[in-house]
Amino acid sequence: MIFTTKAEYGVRLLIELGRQEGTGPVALKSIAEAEDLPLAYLERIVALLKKQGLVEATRGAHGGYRLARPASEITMDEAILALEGTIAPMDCFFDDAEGRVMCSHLTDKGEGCGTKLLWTRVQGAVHGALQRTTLAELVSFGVPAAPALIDIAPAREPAVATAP
Amino acid sequence: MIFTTKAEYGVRLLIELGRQEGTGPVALKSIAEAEDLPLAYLERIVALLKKQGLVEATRGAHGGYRLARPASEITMDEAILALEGTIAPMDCFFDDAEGRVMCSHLTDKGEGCGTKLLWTRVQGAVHGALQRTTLAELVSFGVPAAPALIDIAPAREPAVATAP
DNA sequence: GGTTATCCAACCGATCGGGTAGGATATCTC
DNA sequence: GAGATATCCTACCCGATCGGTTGGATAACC
Repeated sequence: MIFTTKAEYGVRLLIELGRQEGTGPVALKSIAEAEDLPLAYLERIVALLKKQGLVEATRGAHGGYRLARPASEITMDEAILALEGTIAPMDCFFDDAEGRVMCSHLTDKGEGCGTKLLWTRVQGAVHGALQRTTLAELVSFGVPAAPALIDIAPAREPAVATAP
Repeated sequence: MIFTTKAEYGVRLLIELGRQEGTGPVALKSIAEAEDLPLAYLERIVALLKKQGLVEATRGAHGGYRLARPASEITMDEAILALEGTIAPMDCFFDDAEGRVMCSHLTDKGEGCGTKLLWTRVQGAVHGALQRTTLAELVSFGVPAAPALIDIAPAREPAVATAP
């Protein structure tokens, strides 16, 4: 598994906030109930998003959380980074927050490890997929449709189940 | 971290076997020493590759392992699958070994989880990156160059650092 | 002042990653 | 046949992390 439930719950939370954009702050409790997630755990997760500046909080009665920016300006790249920390395919990787990457044991014996090429490609692919997906997209995706079989397509046609 | 050391060691092992393609079987011990990896652990890792049919073994003195197919016909897709098991971004995912994917709790309340779109894209990206990389590529990559800063580019130009 | 909410720290069980230990089996060489 | 050399195979171990829970402090509204 690539991501933990932190990412899953955190993104679900963001989607819920995005869905209620414009209305006042949304209490965690209501989200926890709506999505059937443990409240106490959600508290710790939303703290990660807040630290990263993706959501803002209002304390006290009638308080809650709201998106710090419009959903269309929040990329999953940022969200996952906040939730999971750096997304490196291997622990020897520092990511440059860009396509570029560094490997700690690169000069093991003068020769760079051949695996580096592989991990770099994978990381680039993941990074790209996350960067190309905005919260707004996910929010608008939360409609019935007839799923069970879905398609990737980041910028293609809606594409209803392509199953034969 | 996406992958564990199983993938790292396993791929390193495959690269080493690929490098010595044509010669007789290579003993694990020599690989363990060359790559500085724990032999006992490598044994368990190579067993995964053998079960998947990627390598073949010869037992007894002067025995060892060799690739079951030419390096150019082994994709990292298969290798990682053998080493890490299915590569799903989330535990609710069955992968179809294709772009298509199923989510176990898809009809939570009639609406598919919005996160599904995201995880599907990520999985597709990883899958694609792995599928596009062959062992032969990695083998031929194991040369000096002047790394520390490398680029993704599966089929683009060399592209030196594009930083402003 | 009570209720509602965000904050914050400590704790906890279970799983898993990353090994090790020890031996059984097969094959080559002498 | 006796070693030596390898692959095989099972069982154990330990530390870290995941996925929470408990309990409370603080802040804002009524």
